[in-house]
Amino acid sequence: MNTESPAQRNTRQRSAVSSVLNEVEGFNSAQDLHARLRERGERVGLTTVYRTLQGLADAGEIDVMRPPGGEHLYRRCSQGHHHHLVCRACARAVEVEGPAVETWAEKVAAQHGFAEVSHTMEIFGTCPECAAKR
Amino acid sequence: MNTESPAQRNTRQRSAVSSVLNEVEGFNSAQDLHARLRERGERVGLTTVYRTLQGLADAGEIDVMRPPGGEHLYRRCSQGHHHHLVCRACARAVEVEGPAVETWAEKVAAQHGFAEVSHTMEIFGTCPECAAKR
DNA sequence: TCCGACAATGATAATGATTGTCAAAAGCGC
DNA sequence: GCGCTTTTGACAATCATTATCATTGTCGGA
Repeated sequence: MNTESPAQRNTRQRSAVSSVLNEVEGFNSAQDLHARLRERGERVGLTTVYRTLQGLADAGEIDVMRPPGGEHLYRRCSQGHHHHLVCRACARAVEVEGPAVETWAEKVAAQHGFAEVSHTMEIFGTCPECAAKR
Repeated sequence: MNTESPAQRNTRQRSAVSSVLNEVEGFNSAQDLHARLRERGERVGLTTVYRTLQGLADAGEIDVMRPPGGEHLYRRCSQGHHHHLVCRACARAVEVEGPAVETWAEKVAAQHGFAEVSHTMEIFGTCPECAAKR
């Protein structure tokens, strides 16, 4: 058993999914991405889209957000760890960084003896545009 | 139109749900709580449990967590806003406070002009006990 | 105390995203 | 090119949550 990942094959579908993720902006649901692929003429099964996204998420290549709405949203993000400021109304998302938060999370976890720490954080609000509309 | 909540009625079911929440520890799913109510002999419909929990959550009286597992978990928490440090393996949860995080979240949101800000944060890790078992 | 309006309940069906299944179809090392 | 293995994908299954809607229980006023 080795720590490499030799059993990873390059397939048309996998790069297709990866490719759409590069083109779209913001967060998209799995079903959304699947629809986009079909429009492009790429034949990819919905099941595969789910699997691929899950894989990418595990590998840390994409970000997953679980909004109160229900569906999981995926997005190709800048490499570094960061968080999101999401508009409740229009779903526009802004990437924000918070070194302080990272440090804090790790410190707190350490205090309690927790290891392999990760964390998720989403900030919800109403963006200026949507606030103005009301 | 007033800011009071006059159209809120006290029902047996509502206090039953509230009561179980006081007795249990840690997070429980809606279905879990429903099962507990039945054991106690309280006849409360599953639908009502969901509705009541939602109401309490909206009112800020209970906390909702959405772990990657799928179900929503509810818990009566200390009043103040706080976050959770959850063990990946045994689901043990520790309440933690982070004034710095609150401030940071609001600051960031304000910088982008966002209003009515709220946020969610969960820290996941492996607690000392579970880490030792492996 | 009684009454009537209306919120609340709850059994059941519906929803809908995600996961499981498994035979068929590609990749990759040789 | 060959064969072993992973991957794919159509479809069924799962399962928490929500919608429906007729019935029931509350509560404020008469």
